[in-house]
Amino acid sequence: MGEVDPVAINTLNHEPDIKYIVPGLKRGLDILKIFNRKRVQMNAPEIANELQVPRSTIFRLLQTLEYMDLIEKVPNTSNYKLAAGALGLGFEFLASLEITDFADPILEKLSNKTGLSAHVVIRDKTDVVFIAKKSAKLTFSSSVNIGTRLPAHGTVLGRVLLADLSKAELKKLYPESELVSFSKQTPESVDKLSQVLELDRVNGYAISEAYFEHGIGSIAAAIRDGSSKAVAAINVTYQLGTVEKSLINGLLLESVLAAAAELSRQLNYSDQKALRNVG
Amino acid sequence: MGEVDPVAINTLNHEPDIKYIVPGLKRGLDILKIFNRKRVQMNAPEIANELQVPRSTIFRLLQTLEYMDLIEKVPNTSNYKLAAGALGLGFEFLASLEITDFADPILEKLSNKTGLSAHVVIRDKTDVVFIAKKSAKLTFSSSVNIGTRLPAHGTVLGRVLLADLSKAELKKLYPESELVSFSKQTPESVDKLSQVLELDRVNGYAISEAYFEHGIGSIAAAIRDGSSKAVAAINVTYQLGTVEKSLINGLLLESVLAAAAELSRQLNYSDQKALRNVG
DNA sequence: AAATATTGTTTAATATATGAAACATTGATT
DNA sequence: AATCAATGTTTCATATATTAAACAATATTT
Repeated sequence: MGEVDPVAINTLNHEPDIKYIVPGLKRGLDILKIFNRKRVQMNAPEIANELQVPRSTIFRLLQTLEYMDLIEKVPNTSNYKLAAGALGLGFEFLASLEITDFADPILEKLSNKTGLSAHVVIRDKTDVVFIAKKSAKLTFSSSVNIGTRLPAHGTVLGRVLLADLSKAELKKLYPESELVSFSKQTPESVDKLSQVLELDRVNGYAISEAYFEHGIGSIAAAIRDGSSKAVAAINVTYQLGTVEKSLINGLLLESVLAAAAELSRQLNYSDQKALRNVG
Repeated sequence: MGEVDPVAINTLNHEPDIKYIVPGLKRGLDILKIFNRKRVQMNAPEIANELQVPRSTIFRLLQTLEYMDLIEKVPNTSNYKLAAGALGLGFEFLASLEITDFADPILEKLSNKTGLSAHVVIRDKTDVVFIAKKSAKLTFSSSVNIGTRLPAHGTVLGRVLLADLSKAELKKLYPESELVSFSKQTPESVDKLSQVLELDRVNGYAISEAYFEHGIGSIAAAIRDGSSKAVAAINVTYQLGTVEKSLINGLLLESVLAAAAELSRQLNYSDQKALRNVG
């Protein structure tokens, strides 16, 4: 029974074939991952039930996680919640990204110029992950937190990043030809996605009138590093119907492109290199 | 500017006696924790050597961590670095804190009003941990990142939080009567600390001319929740010698106190409750 | 280019982490 | 208050994770 079947464990991952998973580690990390915005605290039996792991084992894993300052008891309850130690990991990752040194002031400028919420994402496999944001001052500010993941193929932020991949890389990333749909505009297949990306690549940006969330528009452009690789993407979001089309294709798009260009420049991107690669 | 070395700072854990630690989990987490700003990437033998764990074990732990999207190979090297999955944990923790919903706009207002960098921290045992910040626009902006830890007893941010503890709680938190010193102003013993905290408690704020980093001044106040407990602290920092003393004790202090009061109000703190508790 | 050192990966014996079961403690219900 | 149910914790036999050792595949040096 204790035998590990890495394939069956997590169907969303496309890792290279894993030979051996350390059960104690995997289970401990699984515990950490079941805590989220919606389920801030849980007790041991609930966790044991959810993960289908014996109570006595959960007990020891919880002790270990508590010892490592990753979870802590909620006072006066039998519940556990994430502890401050969990912060460390995430922020060391952020700190390891060169772009985080430059993103905040540029996002602020972009948000001020457009009056909209602005975001920077990176791609992690088939997801985009928010790594920096500036909420708009007045309007409904965007609800995404840093660390939030969205499916890359369903967002313009993801598309400008996926557009940087070759068709072969794309097929490898999406072994199933079917894609999950989130709106009428979501490409339903990898082939369809590939066509859309072709256009995004030519444009150098992508604009969506549906985005991942209904009623939200998004204008996105890729950020490139010194090797001309698209390493991140930047966007602004707005409520559909509240912004003139001429503004979208005018000032807003220009502002996003300018911000992307400025961030790219800070990462030592230069047009020359890009042209040389293309030509 | 003197950068903070979070690794060297936090040496002390005061966990309850732990009966049993799951080795696979502890070691896997140890691997994650050796990645930081200074050491962004490492290879397997280096990790094995650092943690004094056999190569074959490290090999499997690394495989597991990679499978869980917490680390990834650095392209064209044998090194590993933190992966985007690490972000999730930290931000779910942040999202679980009620205060993060309100901190950003208040920090922005405080920073704009004072022209200084502003920060919010929580306390985790004997450390303060930065959970939100707004860097000043013009001056040398502060180098602390979210997730950074500083020893509570050596900062005014920490002191306004420690001031909320009873003497018994303080002694329990610092079983050794000696305290690590970071500047001439650092209290060298728990008794000395206790005296300083008494004053901080009466004042309702704390001002430092040495702070943790040399040459940096700091004005801090506690943020309280509906139960009048000091759950966080807010401050502004400035370079010593660049700000008039009258300004520090005037506008700057007022602004910090106002920001702390506003945040406390958002957490349902009311003066009545506080007075009732005291009297 | 050959030799050597370092790193990556697998094997197999054995030390040990696991989990069913028992027991202890706490909380809920009558 | 007494009983029952749920949760917290420990024990111990055994399934399995660990690691020394061997081997394979790369780097590095000569």
